[in-house]
Amino acid sequence: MPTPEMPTPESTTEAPQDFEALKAVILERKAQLPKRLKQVAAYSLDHPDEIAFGTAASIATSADVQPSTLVRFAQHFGFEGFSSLQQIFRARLRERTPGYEDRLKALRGNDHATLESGSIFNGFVAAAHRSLDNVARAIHPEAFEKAVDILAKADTIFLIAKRRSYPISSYMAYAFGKLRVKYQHVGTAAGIDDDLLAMATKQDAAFAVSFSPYASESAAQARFLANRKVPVVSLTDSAFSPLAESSKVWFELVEADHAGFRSLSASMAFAMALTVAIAEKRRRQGDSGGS
Amino acid sequence: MPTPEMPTPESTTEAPQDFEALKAVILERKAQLPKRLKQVAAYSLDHPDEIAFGTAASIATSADVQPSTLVRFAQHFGFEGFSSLQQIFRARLRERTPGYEDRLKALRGNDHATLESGSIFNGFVAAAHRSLDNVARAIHPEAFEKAVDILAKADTIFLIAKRRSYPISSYMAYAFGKLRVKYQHVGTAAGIDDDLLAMATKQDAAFAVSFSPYASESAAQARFLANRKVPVVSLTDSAFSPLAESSKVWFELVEADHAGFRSLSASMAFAMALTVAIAEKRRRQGDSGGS
DNA sequence: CGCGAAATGGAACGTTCGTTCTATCGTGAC
DNA sequence: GTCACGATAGAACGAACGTTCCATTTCGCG
Repeated sequence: MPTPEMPTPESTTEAPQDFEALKAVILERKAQLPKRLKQVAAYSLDHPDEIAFGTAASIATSADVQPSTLVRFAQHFGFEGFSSLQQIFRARLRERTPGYEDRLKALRGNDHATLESGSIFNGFVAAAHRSLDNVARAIHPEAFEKAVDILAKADTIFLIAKRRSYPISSYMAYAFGKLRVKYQHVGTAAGIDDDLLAMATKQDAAFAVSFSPYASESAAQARFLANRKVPVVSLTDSAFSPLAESSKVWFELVEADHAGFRSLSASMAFAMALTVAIAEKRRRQGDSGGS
Repeated sequence: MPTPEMPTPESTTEAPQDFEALKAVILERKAQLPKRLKQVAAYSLDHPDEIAFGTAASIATSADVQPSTLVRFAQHFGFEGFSSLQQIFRARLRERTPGYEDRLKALRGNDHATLESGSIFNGFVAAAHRSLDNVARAIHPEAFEKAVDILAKADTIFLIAKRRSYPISSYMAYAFGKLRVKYQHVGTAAGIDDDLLAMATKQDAAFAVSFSPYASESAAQARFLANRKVPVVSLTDSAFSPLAESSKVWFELVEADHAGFRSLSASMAFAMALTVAIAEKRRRQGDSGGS
């Protein structure tokens, strides 16, 4: 009889999958742990960063135990070895976003969780939340102030965006229209763009948006304006964006994605804030700059 | 006095000691970097977490370079090897986003004085969060399923949106293009819209978006299609929307606002989910609906 | 077109890693 | 006292690591 070498039916992993769960289990069983394992338990909760970055050998030295003890500790809690336990500690550092946990739990609890297309729906909502959580960190208030300054001073604001970025500029175009801020939307009808840009002067300014993979047209148009001393403000997702070098001020904003489709929420929120801040500054200066 | 231009006799190692300094140096010298090193430079700033946790081999694979290139990159910036550069990225994760909390508090403290546009910015991010928190409640999974059904079956999907809703449909147009879903964007150039709509048949379907104050054109176009037995799915913000009566399925979605400017994040997340769900359903049915 | 320098890819190297294995230790039962 | 058994320390091992080295390619310049 070919018996599978599996003495215990529970040898299938019941290991905690996130740090909070792991912490709970450790605290719960801490009292009944052998001496050395208790020592590791205390160390792991007191120095989680060390566990995340260190090697088994270095951690063992710090915690004053043998490396093999770390392995036994990990296996004691259902992990295959020390390395897989370490992943929990690393994941904790990656996704440290306050409030995010609660939102995700709320999402899991809703009706959409059951249906298949519902998980797509929840996925995009979660991605949007993540994007927004990051955006405040990514945007420096001083830079934002400066961008508002530049664009509020401009006579006409040129909006440059293609493809995936186009919805952002088209929102700004709509809002600028309502707010009576003079603008030119570049990239709507092909052919006349160059003529439009040729009319730009130092008194104007431009706002360009482009995310990887960058539309070469947008980069070229931004460069064209920069060469003509038209100040350019840009929104992109990497310091290596071709837009950056043409810009007086630029913002680096990485959207979270679901299934490879990047959110637009953070960019949109940014665009709205910029638009309104510009209009507000103009209103206060009593200079509408409009038609 | 440290002279900026140094012919690089490599006298003393002047490696940056923290992430911000490193980032600054990389950005400063990125233009003069060889191809592969520039590639690493971009990757390192775009995926700092990967650098922190990964191994030289795994990072090299992700960044599509050789491990040795990573070492050369590190040495190029004054580090002894890749490992010591990696320490910088790890230290960055250890420090809990220093300064950010303070900056936020400072912003909240100074409501009107110094950084007024900062509060505008925070306001829009908060509004977007609120919108997203509501959207899962507002959208019924069954209705979503049905909408996906209708639109996935369609030969051509007509996208109807004006003004404030236009960014939403223009994102969908972009995504449909990428996903090879046949669509017609209604409302781009005035005049030919009616001719476009006249070509719609029962085999097609439409997705209309309109929020209060409703664009009368959008409502009229939706009605026109409904009369011709073209199924219409719509996204709006009230049960009394003129779109509702023309629609087979409609969604009521109220965006939160800041200073009277409504967010678009919930609508965008909805649009993305709908778009991807449609494409996913088509893919599974092996029916692309035309190229 | 040809030359020299710089950059690159990839194999090879010595090191260090996490894990396993086993002899020894400590402890409670009888 | 000694037997049984889990816990422990530490050596041993294969795998994977970061680094180095060198042949080849690419680039800039006369």
